[in-house]
Amino acid sequence: MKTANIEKTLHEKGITPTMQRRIIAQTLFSMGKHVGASELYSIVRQKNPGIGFATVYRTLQLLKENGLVEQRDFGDGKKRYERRDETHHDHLVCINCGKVEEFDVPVIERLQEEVAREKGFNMVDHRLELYGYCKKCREEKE
Amino acid sequence: MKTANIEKTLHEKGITPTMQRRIIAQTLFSMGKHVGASELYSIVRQKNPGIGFATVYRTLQLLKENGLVEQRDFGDGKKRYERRDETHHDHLVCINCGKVEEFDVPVIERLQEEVAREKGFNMVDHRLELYGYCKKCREEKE
DNA sequence: CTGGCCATTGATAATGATTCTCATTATTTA
DNA sequence: TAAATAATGAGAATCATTATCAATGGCCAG
Repeated sequence: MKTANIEKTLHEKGITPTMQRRIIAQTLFSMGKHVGASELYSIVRQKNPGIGFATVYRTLQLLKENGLVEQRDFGDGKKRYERRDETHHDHLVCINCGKVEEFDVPVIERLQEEVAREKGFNMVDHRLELYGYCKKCREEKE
Repeated sequence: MKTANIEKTLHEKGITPTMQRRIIAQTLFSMGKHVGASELYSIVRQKNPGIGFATVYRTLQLLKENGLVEQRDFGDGKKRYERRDETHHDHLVCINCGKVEEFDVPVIERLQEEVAREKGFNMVDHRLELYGYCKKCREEKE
């Protein structure tokens, strides 16, 4: 994402643009998917060593609240962040090497909606993760 | 679960039966689903104030490794435990009151298997959670 | 432009869940 | 029963995350 667009995106959401926020958002957006806070922090620090850990967390929170970032949790004790994308996707996680692949099955989504409705829930989010061994790890085990 | 059965279950798995483990396992099994470690600890303490927190965690780990207990994570920062049941189920979580309901949709399970196979994964576990507002919380909001 | 106010920041302390350490105690084994 | 081994309790340590608070910065009124 180009710098100008980040500026615009922040403005549209009414977020006061500061140097830190610009750097953090831009860095995250350039890092792809499933980025941990400490991982993001270490890259941000390379660009500006003065930025603190708290600011990274605060900014992630802010971007999340404003719908620019999604937070994920694969149950390994730390949250992951990624730019929110219009296209929804679920995850396939390799429990050996940690590789994460994405997938999307509209039929599953529809079935989920149906279950929620049956149970009287107003579903606002969901989470589907498949855990297993990827092809590469299976082959290397032999 | 009766005391005698717990004794037997531990023996079958080759777990050294100690007073602490008997109390912890029995308490957990009597508490139902989605029990947090500290919640379990506080009940265990009522039965035997001498038991330490570390032992609760160690025992949960042990029971999990031996397939007697399942660990869950709903992304709220703490792990939940429950007796492992032959029947699989997924979860519907109310993000307002925390209520957890269970459900099972075999079709979804099959579709998951299919996705994993397509991607070359050997799936060993999965996790599906729907988040939303339960009926009661929706009504109270008005 | 310029002082001042309020939002933001950085450093660090605090928190909460979980794990580790190690001396003590219980269990098993010979 | 005695020695060897495993388990325990108390509290320290860890790890990710959040809160605190004084210092700083951006931005509007004059």
